[in-house]
Amino acid sequence: MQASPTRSASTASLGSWYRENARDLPWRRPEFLVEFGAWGILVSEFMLQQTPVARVIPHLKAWLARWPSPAALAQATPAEVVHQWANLGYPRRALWLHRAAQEIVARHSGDTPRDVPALLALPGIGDYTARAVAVFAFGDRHPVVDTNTRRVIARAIHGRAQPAPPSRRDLDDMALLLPADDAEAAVVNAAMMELGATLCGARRAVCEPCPLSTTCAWHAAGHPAGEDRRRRQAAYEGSDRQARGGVLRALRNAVEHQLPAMAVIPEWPDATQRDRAIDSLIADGLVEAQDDELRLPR
DNA sequence: GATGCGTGGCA
DNA sequence: TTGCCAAGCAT
Repeated sequence: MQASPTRSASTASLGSWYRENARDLPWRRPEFLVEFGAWGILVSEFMLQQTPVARVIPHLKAWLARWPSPAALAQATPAEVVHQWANLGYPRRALWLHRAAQEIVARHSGDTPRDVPALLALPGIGDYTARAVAVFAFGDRHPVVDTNTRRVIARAIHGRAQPAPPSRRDLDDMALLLPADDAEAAVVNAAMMELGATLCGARRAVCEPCPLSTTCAWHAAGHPAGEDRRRRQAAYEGSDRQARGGVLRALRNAVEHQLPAMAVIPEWPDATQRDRAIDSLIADGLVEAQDDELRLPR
């Protein structure tokens, strides 16, 4: 399917809206790319995977101050990396980022790759992150689809309140919205994400200032609730994830206070669950067992 | 395609 | 308070 006049009009208004309304975020500033290059974008995208923007910003600055290049991070130990990750959540991302840095050094001469297949081959990088780096760091033309983009497409294009579960077809939907020019396509990618993050929210949509409101299928239909096929998040209280988080928090705390790990492992109501959490952390490489003692991995 | 995987703010 | 939500990825 080729570009329709209606769609062209929509994306054109998106670009001007973005240039006037985009938030001033660190990784969008020209000096950020000058100082840290594509590596800075890659690190920001790792941290932004499922972690809110406001929590990422201070951690990103500290991380890049300590490890401003893939070569610098590649020389760190897993323990340093997991500790620096702190409370960002999903700490396996820290290990993946560390391994990605080592592979960039080993296989790409320390330069963050530009090609999507090369990016996809790095640990912790999937369809979203690979294209986000290629587009926002290198200016190439690819569809970038995250949870915000999916929601905006579901509403503006398909007239549904909520997107269907993530699918590779989402990339095709987004590709159809991209203008031919590389730089403009990057702006449209960013604008769709920005719309979902600001006006077109999961809980609430503010349509009056939206550049897509005049062509939005969901708006035209009167905001029907529709079917919600989103995956429900499992309860966190009392979960294995909470137990893993408690153990890892204790190990980070042990490092900071130079205490033996077992002295700071919190009492856990369910010892079986605590041991299962420790075993799974060891299996993930996030924790190391040595002489009946636990520690962050060397 | 469905699950497991952290953490904290907000309604 | 409880549940929802957040620039996803690997298996």
